[in-house]
Amino acid sequence: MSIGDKLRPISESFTLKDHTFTLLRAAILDMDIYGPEADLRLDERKLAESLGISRTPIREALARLAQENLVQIVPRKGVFVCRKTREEILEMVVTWAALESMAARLATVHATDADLVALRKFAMKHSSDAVRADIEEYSEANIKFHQFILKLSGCALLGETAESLFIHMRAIRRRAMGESDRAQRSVVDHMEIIEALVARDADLASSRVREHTMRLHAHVSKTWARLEILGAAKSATT
Amino acid sequence: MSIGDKLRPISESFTLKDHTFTLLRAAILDMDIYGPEADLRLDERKLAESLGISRTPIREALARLAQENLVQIVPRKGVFVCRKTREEILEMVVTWAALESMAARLATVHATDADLVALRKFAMKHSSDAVRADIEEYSEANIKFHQFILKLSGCALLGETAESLFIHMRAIRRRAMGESDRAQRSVVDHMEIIEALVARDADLASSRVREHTMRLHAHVSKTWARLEILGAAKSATT
DNA sequence: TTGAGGTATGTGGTATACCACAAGAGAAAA
DNA sequence: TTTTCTCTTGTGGTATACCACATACCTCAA
Repeated sequence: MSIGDKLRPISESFTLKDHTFTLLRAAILDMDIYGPEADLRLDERKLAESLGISRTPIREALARLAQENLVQIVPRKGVFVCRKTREEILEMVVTWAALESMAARLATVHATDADLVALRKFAMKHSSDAVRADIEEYSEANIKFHQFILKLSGCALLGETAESLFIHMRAIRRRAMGESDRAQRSVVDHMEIIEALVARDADLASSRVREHTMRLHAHVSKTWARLEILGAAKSATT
Repeated sequence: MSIGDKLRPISESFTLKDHTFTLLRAAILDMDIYGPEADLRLDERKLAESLGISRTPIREALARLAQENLVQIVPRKGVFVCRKTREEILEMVVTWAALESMAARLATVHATDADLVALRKFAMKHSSDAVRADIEEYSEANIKFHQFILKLSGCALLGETAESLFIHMRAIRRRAMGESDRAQRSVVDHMEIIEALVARDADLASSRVREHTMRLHAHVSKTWARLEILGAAKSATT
């Protein structure tokens, strides 16, 4: 065996720009940007120093993040992580509902029986998390369930578009989601969605997904104000 | 009146980067990227020279365009305008259908009677274009009609997301759309959609929009192959 | 004390120089 | 003639230097 067989190509076309983009994106999503203490400012030079690279690849990564609406670049002022307003969150949920209900419709045509068995199995496995009020765990499984449906649609773009919404939602989720009664209801909803898919009833599957997601919409709509007041109160005491 | 009243703020926070982004984007969309002769290569240095600026703002603009999937940056190779495959186009149409059918649903709730009167008026005005087989004109009005519905949803994100799809579709439209019989059918569809909106029937409006858009899907699905063969034949003769 | 104006500093914006890699042209060897 | 190798050239990638502007602080006069 020659040495060549042992050598895999170096991650071809690796660029600092792309790597930085991925890194910053993950870092931003990991931030608690809705905390009143959150430092939303990003300093190009500090980032450059931390990563041990020059500003150039960082600036290109930031340009891409800005295009994704994750940060806002204000000339001569600074780069800031974008907070989402309640209205923007609500619109994201609506758009998500639009995408996923179409995905469910398509899934009734494209998904194989085996796919649906797998989906049911997955949902069953995690339903106990909801009962145990293991919110963090269930919340993750919940997202996976929805991604599963998007995948079963056979339309990758639906999933990708929804993914760019999920990304923003994850930060919210930590603050807004996860109350035990909602989780219980969610489990029931999921089962009903699966039933509709198995029955290959496009209209039913589509509307059940939509209504399920719109319940989240109603929930956020009700509770967001409370969360904001909470945030304001917290920052007032510091 | 003081001098201050006469002075408007200078185009605040103008940057070459943003301007270049807008310029390049418009230029790319204006290209006939599906022509067999199309030059898909973008040269940073040539662009810089043409615009009389340095490569830096151009590179940041390109980074944003890449994020929008309008161009692909291949390290050490070049920057290339992205052609869309048939499958990608079809997925865009599906996603568009998802967004607009949700928009129609919301419009049955949010649109005022005056809005719907305006929509009908608009559709009526341009229906004659279809009859006259004035395809170019009608095609533009057609897009406006759909944007109108997205706007009536009251959810800006639905419109924005759809817009990023429309952008890619415009280039396609020049090659794939516009046959008189389709235009005729389109006019009828539009009127039926308006009826459903006026009746405030969410399910009906939603499904009519979806089916209307999916007819485009079927049409592209059928005719795209012909267009590709056409393109290949053309390039073979040159 | 207070306000206006100047100044120091820090930010992102831009230009430029140089690098590594890819690709093709050309020369040299088979 | 064919093949291989080298070298030239051109690409995007990166680092760096410098710029204009925004801001906060400081000074000094009223």
